Amino acid sequence: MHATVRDSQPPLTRSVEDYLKSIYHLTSQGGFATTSDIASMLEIAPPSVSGMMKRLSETGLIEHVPYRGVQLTHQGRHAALQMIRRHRILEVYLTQQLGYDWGDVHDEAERLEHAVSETLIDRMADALGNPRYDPHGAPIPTAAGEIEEAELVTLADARIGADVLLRQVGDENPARLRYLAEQGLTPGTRLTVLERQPFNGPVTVRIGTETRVVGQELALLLFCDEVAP
Amino acid sequence: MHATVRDSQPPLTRSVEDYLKSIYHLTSQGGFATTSDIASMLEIAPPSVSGMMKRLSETGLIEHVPYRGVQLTHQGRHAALQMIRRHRILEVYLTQQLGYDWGDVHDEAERLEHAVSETLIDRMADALGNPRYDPHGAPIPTAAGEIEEAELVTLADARIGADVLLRQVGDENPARLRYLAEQGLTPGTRLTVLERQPFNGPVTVRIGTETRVVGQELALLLFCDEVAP
DNA sequence: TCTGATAATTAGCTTACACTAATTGTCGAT
DNA sequence: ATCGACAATTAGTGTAAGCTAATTATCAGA
Repeated sequence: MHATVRDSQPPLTRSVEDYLKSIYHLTSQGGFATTSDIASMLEIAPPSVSGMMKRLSETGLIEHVPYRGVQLTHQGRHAALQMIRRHRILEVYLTQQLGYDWGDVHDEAERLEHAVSETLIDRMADALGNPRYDPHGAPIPTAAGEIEEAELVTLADARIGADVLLRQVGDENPARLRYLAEQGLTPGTRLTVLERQPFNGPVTVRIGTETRVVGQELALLLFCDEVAP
Repeated sequence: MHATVRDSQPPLTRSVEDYLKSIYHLTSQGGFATTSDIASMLEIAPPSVSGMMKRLSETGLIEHVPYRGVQLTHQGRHAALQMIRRHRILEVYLTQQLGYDWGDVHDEAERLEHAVSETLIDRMADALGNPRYDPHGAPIPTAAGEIEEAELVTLADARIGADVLLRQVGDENPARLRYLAEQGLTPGTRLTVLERQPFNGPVTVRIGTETRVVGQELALLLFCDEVAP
């Protein structure tokens, strides 16, 4: 980054910030984000996405290969990670400091992330002791734009007999999250994978002394890490 | 308010919220808000205001008398007070809970007020013990939309010899606010008006055992209440 | 009563960002 | 090698909200 990089380009609009976040999530496993994936994630029509892709690639935030999809540039990735940092710090703040349920923080953070200043986020992070994970276990990018990448396995794929640590819940549906919390299935919980029914059937796990049966749909949202027994 | 009032009208846009707030402030002493006053308060061109006035009066948020000005309807006033409530609670929250300087809260609150939910504001208000005044001494409307109206006098108009309580600072300029705080001129401060120089000259006041000279420009921003000696 | 200054409004554009309908590109299956 | 399905794009519209330039009201002072 030399002095030749012109800074003070116009601030990103709300829409642009949302597009960048979506593209980040869709490409986090590598590859391209397609027009229709972005459209359905943002709940808008595909032609709207095509139009925006044109603008974003002109601004240098994404690389667009027509009829293939898009990827973030360095600049775009950085902007996306800033938004994700804001979002996740807000989520932690709302749960820890304002008594929000972990199922209710997503929507609130989704609106606030576009309005908070960098200063406010830093102050919230400080007040929280610079947390590294959000309430759902997702890693929080640093102010510099670095994010932890963990190799996790969903409970639906975990090895039978393994002892696993539930690290992250990949969902934001309030009702499902509430149910999971009731079942004791929150990040940090240690469990043993007892058995799995065939044909995408439920997984039986032991949590402490109790036994629970977790359906496929939910099991796919529970990201785990195998640990020593 | 009967059942015939159709609720769930589309949520107000950011712009509309800003217009309503401006009109509220411009008409708080009664009378009409003129197109050019609104324009200069929002830093936009007068024709933009004319256009918006048309829309807002069609929506029933304001009463527009062409070439005269506008006033808020009940509905508009209620919406404006909600925004002011949000703004002021945010200001208190930022200073009390996140260590903001009273000069820096305005801009942050200005952006956040459009993004926070009613729930969040209520939780913040609870966490703060339902404060009645913001950091500048301005009254905070209740959730129901009631606001305290006080009869205050600026320090520039205060009676010579009077003991006054500094209630409210009508400014949002960070540098000026910082200066005022250094001078000990914050809401709640008690002072005695010693003398005033002619031709809009400075006012001399005693704060505790110290004496300060306050220029006309600042004196006009300091709203006071005469109290028993 | 008239008139000029000023304020307000109308007319006509622009940009951002959505939409639907029509068109074009890609790719797998025959 | 071609075709059809589906994805992507282009074309054309609409709405919110800003702008400048041109026009019209209002009102105070001569």
